[in-house]
Amino acid sequence: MVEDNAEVRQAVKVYKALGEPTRLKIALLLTEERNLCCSDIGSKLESIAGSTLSHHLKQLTDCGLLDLRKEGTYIYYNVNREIAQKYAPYLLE
Amino acid sequence: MVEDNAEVRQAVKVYKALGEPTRLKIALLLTEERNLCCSDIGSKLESIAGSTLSHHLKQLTDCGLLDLRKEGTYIYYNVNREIAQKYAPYLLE
DNA sequence: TCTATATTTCTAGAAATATAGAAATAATGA
DNA sequence: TCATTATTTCTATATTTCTAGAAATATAGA
Repeated sequence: MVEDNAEVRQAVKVYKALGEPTRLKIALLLTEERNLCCSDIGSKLESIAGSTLSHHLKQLTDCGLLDLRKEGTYIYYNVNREIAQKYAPYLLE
Repeated sequence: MVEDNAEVRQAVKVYKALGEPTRLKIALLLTEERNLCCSDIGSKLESIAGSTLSHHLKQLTDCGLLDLRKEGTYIYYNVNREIAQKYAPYLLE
């Protein structure tokens, strides 16, 4: 039987986060270019409200797929390579 | 810029399929044991309606993650190793 | 302090999804 | 043919998710 442990729950969260076009694009963007902040990412997507972007970034960080680093007013995001490697190495290709 | 090509669209579908607890469990079940039919899978999950299970299996096959083989009244499911390897090798561990 | 910029939170509406019951379809065997 | 079993389709409902506007929070610099 398949266990319902913490790892499986994290896998669900990671895949749910990646199973939405905007979020998958954000993850792919961040594998191409590191240290993008919220507004950098917004400018690389087409017409997205800041609040919507914030909502997506939260899901990507909550599941562990993105790390963030605060610097002044800015928050820089990066892909957590370990989590990406474990669940979705496709991102890193 | 991240392209919105067929591959990315398939990735979204695969991850959306796996981003739901029941469907991830089904995928994991089928990496442990091959050639399960719909009712086998149903009996390994807790109390799920046939129609619900059918709905989940459809999403898993539509994205290419599961293959199916009809044999009489039964439909046997298997993980498509190539797709799993590409997008979510975690399943195969 | 005041202003500007970056980001989040709150709120709500619209759209998508999960779920299951009932009916329909398909295949098998008596 | 009839009954049985496996699976899907149809339908409806409940819940979740996506989206963005408005307000709030946080930081930096003048």
